[in-house]
Amino acid sequence: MTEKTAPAPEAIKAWARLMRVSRQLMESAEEALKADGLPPLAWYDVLHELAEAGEGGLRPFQLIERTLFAQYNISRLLARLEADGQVEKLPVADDGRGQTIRITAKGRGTRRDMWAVYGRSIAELVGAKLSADELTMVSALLGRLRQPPASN
Amino acid sequence: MTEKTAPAPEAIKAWARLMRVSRQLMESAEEALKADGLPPLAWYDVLHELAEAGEGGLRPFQLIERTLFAQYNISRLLARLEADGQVEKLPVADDGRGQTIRITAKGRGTRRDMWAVYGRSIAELVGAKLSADELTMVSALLGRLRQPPASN
DNA sequence: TCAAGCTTGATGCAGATGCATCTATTGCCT
DNA sequence: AGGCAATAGATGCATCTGCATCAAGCTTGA
Repeated sequence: MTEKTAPAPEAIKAWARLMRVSRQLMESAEEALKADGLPPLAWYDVLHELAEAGEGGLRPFQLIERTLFAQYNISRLLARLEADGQVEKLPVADDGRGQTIRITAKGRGTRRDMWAVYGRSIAELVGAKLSADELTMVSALLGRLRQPPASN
Repeated sequence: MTEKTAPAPEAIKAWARLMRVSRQLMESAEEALKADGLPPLAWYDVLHELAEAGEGGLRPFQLIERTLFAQYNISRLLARLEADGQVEKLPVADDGRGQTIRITAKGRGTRRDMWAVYGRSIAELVGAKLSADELTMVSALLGRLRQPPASN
């Protein structure tokens, strides 16, 4: 709670745990997907947003806002997803620069398959280790660490 | 706390927060280093371990245990660090395969410079946002999510 | 109305990562 | 000893990321 420039020991410890645990868990989840021959987590993030967006789809810049991928990253990720038939790019009527990305039926299927594995990972790695109250507490505390915008 | 395969909503939320916040914070810290013309965080992790190890240095496989870098990752990272004079590789007497990595004076300097910026990031990004008690709580809760080994 | 500047999205290039595999050495087991 | 497996570390190759920059389309203001 101080404003000194040197971090308190508790802050250092919390930081270290945060970085280490998040990386570990991410890797575990990624590994589980790979073991089932499924695409990487990044695909899930995008397919999830697009599935929620529905038939209207989303513009790439909206995906950038919702996920925290960089612009060039989304650009190429979408190219890969399109090449694989998971999404389709539609021209947008009132803006000749833009495009609307819509998830395809195949994309919805992929998303569902991934969730079966990803969701299980979350249940095992987090859900099984802390109680509901503790999980809520974690969310609340981490929520206070978010950078400016955000809502998720 | 259940063992069903579908994760509880609290678990999903906590997972999402964890992934998002950790990435954001990591990026902020990384950005701060870059803005000061300093090397990436990965360098800090290794230099930190080596600095703690002292004159005796560490074997690459020990670094792999302490950090969570992959073997090939450490191998190339050390090559870069050595090329930049931050560490030196010494042959090891009783094992012809191995080598001992020791931090150089320059490496210690780099580590110190990086800490000035990195430590400030930690103070600002977490130290200033939660109380000492809350930070301790975060560490404790995250600690329960660690995968098998670990101690940090 | 048209030039200057902003926004949207793509891309060339350098560097980093992931994967599989390779070499060298050591340790073990018979 | 002699061979076989395990360990330590490096590396070729494909992919991915990060950075800078680009082209195309839009918007604004004089």
